[in-house]
Amino acid sequence: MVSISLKDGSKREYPEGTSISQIAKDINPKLARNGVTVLFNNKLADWNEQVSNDGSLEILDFDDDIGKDVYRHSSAHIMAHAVKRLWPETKLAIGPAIDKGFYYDFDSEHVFTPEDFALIEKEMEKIIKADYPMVKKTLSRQEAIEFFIKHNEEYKVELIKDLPEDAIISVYEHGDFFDLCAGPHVPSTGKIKSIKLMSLAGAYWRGNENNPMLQRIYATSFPKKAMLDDYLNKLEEAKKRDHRKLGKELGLFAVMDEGPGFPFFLPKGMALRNELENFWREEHRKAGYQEIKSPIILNRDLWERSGHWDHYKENMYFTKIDEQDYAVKPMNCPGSMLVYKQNLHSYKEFPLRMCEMGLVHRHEMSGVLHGLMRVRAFTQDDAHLFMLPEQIIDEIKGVINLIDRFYSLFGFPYHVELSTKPEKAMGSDEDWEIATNALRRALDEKGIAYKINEGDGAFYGPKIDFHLHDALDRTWQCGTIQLDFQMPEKFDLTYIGEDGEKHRPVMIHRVIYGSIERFIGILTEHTAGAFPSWLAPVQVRVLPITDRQHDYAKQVAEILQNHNFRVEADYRSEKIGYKIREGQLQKIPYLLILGDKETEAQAVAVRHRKDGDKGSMGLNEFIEMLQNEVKNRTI
RNA sequence: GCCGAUGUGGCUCAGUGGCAGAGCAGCUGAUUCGUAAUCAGCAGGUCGCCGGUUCAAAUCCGGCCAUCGGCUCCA
Repeated sequence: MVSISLKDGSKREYPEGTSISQIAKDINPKLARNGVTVLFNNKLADWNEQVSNDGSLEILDFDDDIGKDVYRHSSAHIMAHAVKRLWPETKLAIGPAIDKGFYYDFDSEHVFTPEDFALIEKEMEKIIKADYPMVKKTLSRQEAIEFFIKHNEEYKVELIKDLPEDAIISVYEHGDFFDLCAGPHVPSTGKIKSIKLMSLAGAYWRGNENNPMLQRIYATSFPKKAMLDDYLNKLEEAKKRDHRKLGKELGLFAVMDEGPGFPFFLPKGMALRNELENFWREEHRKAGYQEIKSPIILNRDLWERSGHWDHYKENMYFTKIDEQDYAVKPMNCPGSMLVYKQNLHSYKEFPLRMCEMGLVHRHEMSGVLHGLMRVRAFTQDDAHLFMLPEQIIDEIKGVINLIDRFYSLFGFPYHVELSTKPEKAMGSDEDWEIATNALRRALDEKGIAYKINEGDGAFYGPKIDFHLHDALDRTWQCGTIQLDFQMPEKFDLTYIGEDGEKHRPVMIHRVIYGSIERFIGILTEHTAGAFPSWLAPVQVRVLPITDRQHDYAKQVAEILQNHNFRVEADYRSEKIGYKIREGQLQKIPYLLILGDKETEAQAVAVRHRKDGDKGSMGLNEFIEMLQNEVKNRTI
């Protein structure tokens, strides 16, 4: 007999060799039915596994993240099965579960199109209906290789060959389908209820652009139709928040064929952008920064000295002036170096914080451009901090605080990543080690959780990245802090220390917004275009009900204008409902409805975009309210 | 850059070889109205660009450009 302890602390005895699925059914038939997968001794286990020693058992359902992954992974097998039935010559690559579903990469003569989706889904439903048990088989390495060679699955063979020597190689089968897979899986295909194929994409085998490109089908699955519908609805809602769509609707910005990746900011977008920049300047003054502006085009010599010529050339734009080579800056740091070198510096000035709203141009590959999120010209809210080695930790912590101040004001959740030395890097391993440890220590001391990105640092130093989420939960790097021992060396930066001798300062590069453009993209999606009053391109729109109130409306608009509010007035001969509708669609925080009553009382009827009709109040009262809202930067 | 899809008026979209359409927006007129669309009329298009097939091309073919979804790459 073996003793099985359950999550609730109770224990049960079963004869040795009882399968996990039998035990699950015995414990609670309903739980077993809803169960997707099981943890035996906190490790994923197969339903058919026979228990031969004591242990703990936990049944996971779809609501559990691990359960969800197993469910989707099994769904991927079913999709691959359907595709193999329809196009038998298809070769299988990999098919993992992902955040909101799963995908499978195929190598097929047949080029998949969205029209195939219905066909594949129908075939998947047949497989589900047949309720094939999903059975695990263990093979030796040699058997596995021979098996997949025999079935012409070259990608699987490659995967097996890369598995560690001692790996247990298993194959999961259901019906006439088999796939190399560590598992586990749901007990049978019938467990999968609602499936939907989502999209097609090309994907390089093993993510390497030198490898063949496979065809990837993205799909998702849920245990209930209602859950799938809910998911699809949310997706539709999220698409309405797309900053590219809202940017057009709200007249914020435009990207035109004449300048792919070079966004135009329209008057409304500019109003928003200027407010963000004002706020930024205010905060940076308070945090002890001095602002500079360096030129956009600088001589080739500078870029050779900075290392960009060697390490960043593919991303740069070039031009010639009077027969001399110049480059359009892809980064602001070399310019800042030159500014630093304008003067002799004393340790007493440190930490010296120089900030710059710097417009940089980078040649990004055409396929990666994405609205304001990924462009070829963007403004970094950059800063370069020069300091003594012993000031590093505090300065990094200071920047982390500033970033948090910004992001929490906007209510953005974020996650942090630490990127280490890339292959193509300048400087010694020792320097990188010291720099990376400094960043790590600052994060640890702040108690911030972070993910490590090996080899993802800048060519001159390691970095801490702050990632924000867009409406579809894609993440975008915004803030970053980079420690740099290389540039001060390259540019021979010095300061005079207490001892009267020259020393090398340490430098930090950092951005908060990251790029104003990207940040506005994120902000637009996060607020669905309903920007807080302090940022709203139009804060108030005045709506006279009839021609009789036009004079009064003009007066009100003028007074608001004089109080520095961004105001519009709608004098068209439309019904008030129509004007309100348009104001709402433009997400204007406040609409002031002016009829005879308001004119009479020198008042305004206030309608808030979220709270609706707030009733009538005196104009001064309204002004005071909005002033407070703007001053406090209320969200 | 790679794979796939898409490109028709300012916007959203219909139009599968035979006269380029609709709704919204715009303009003009009427209407003067109290919290999410008043009515009528008018105007607006090299059908992404270049080439080819055809008596005839938005429509079929080729090339290019851009956009979208991914991959790779990045703020």
